[in-house]
Amino acid sequence: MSESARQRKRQTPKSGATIRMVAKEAGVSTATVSRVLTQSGTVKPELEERVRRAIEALGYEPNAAARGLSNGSLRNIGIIMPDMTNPYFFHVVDQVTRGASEDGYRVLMASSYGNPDQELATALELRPQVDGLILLSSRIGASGLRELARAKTPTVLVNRVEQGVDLPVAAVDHMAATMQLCGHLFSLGHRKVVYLSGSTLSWQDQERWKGMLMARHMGLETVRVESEGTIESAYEAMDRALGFKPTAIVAFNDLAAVGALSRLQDLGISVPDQMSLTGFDDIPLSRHIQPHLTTVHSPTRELGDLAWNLMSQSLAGEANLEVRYALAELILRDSTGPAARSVASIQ
Amino acid sequence: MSESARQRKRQTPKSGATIRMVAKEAGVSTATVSRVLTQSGTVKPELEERVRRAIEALGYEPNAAARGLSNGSLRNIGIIMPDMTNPYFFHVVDQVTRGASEDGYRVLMASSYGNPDQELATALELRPQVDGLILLSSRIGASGLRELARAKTPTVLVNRVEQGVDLPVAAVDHMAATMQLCGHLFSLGHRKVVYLSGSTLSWQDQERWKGMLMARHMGLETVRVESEGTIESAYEAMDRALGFKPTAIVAFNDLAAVGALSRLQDLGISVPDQMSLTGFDDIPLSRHIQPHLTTVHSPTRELGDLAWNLMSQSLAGEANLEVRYALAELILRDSTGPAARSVASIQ
DNA sequence: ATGAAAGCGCTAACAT
DNA sequence: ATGTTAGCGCTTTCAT
Repeated sequence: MSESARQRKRQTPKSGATIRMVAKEAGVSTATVSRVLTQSGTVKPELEERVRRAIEALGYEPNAAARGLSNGSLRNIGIIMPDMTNPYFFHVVDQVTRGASEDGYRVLMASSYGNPDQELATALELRPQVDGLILLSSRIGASGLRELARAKTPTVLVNRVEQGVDLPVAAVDHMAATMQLCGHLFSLGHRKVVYLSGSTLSWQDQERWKGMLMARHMGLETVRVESEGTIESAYEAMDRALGFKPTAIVAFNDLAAVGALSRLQDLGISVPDQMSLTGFDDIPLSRHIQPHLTTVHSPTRELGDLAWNLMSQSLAGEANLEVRYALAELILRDSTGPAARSVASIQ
Repeated sequence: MSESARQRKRQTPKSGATIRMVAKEAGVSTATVSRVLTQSGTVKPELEERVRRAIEALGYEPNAAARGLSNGSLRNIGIIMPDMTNPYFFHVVDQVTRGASEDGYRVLMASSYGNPDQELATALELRPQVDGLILLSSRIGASGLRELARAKTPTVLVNRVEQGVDLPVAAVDHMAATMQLCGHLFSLGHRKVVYLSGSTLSWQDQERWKGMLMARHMGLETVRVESEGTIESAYEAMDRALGFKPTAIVAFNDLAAVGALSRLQDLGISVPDQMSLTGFDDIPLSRHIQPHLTTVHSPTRELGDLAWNLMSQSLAGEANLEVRYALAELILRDSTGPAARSVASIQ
């Protein structure tokens, strides 16, 4: 918009002092200034002092781009997630960020807004800016993932295991955890449960649903009802779920369980007396709603740590195509109980 | 860690094809390649095609640092927030990110973990990497803020208004909203309410408490009980709050209200019959817990938009020291009701 | 211990 | 329309 900046040719926005100006001010060479900047040791205290004073006087600040160009790296890590408003992801991001900043990396964050194509495009666009890419619950197709794996930019997957994709992975074993959950319900006498799904595009959803299918072997009838893993979508899906006359609801995650509970309460169906309900993730909220939620603790801290460890290794050039699992844990609280007679369907 | 990378002098990590290699491959000059890269128009279609093929063949990817150095900008924006695990902030970040990416900026994210000193340090460290800085609920002291304002890097404050600091601000008028909340309670017959505080370092907390103090003028006795604005801390602070025998609790935010509610339920105190309770923020959850929470809708979308607009202007070199307010809105639901006889203190 | 100077990869002014 | 080339600001080798 502003036309007034056209006077100088080759304008340099945000131009400040350069290393050369500092050098001149301090009466030394640029090499010396660089040496004190990078703490490379050998600079006579007196010179160092002069340089520091010059830096102070000029308000000098190193230019990140120049430094990055010279060093061959900007020391940025990119994180892409499907949904920036889901607290679960942020606990992971938070942990990754701690690791990254300890190692001198900054974090560039982007959301794919749940769209696989956009996610791949974002990954490709981010790639030139970063030293490494971390994909949370990626929804990119297998071929896209393979494309990313082929490139030299280290890439780590969190909560997404894909056969034939050579990428290191940090994940929780959602399938096993879900089977545990089903075992718990079965032992309480439940024989018919509805799985209130997450997004079909989500790997977690696929894994958890696989767990539900496995549970059929133990004699549990499992029905899938589509939803999106949010409070609202679960609330809305509940009427369909009740149509199947289950005695228990296995919600995709805690948020969905909250939505389901909200609907049940509206209908006057008591949990766990008339209906058992489980979540997944163990977000702080889950132990503070009434009734306290039976759920699966999904360790975000560990997941973030694993992801960053994997990334460090990749950054260091060590090939590591392992899948590392963080351990999930069943948390029994008050939202599950003995199977009651099926409540009346509302449809 | 790896010692094996020391062989080449001046090693270039992640070295790939350069523009020069592409130029040679396509049989053109680097300028031509640059022209097709930057879509600067005038390149004969045939040449352009050759260049694109060369890019493809070599798997060329532009070097962000070099580009940034040449352009004088990396096109990054930094966002600093006190707590990466609070959903409220992320809704704002999400919105800012949308605006930024539309304008071709990427977002560098950092957390200060609630520590003012670290926040300033982070801001200073981030500054060289970014074109602009957005501070969410900054806890940096006034002098630190002034220091940031003096520098050439555009800086925008969200939810923090500080006299004598020349920085553009996007905020919600928390004080006014809190007074409205108090008016609502007063009209229901409440005369003594406890404010379950947030962190003292938070501007929002100060503003809301000011609102509580103002409410005294209408005859409402208001007491402050310290807490941290989290589910857990509010849960723990409730016993102290009840010691004051209030008829209503004004929690710092919805999360705190959930914690307060959880404790009240444990004690068998019914909301709103025996105790009224309010939140702040209107996170999705607030309408799905039992009872549905009376709260203040704090418009994160608008806040994010305002912040990005302010940033765009600053980036364009337009001086704008305005404070822009997003409108908060009182949401009456089921957690507030007529004042009952004060419940028995539990201490 | 310090300085001179050669790049790092890209953009854009200038020349053709 | 295309090529040549001079930087952008920093790091590091090499020479002293």
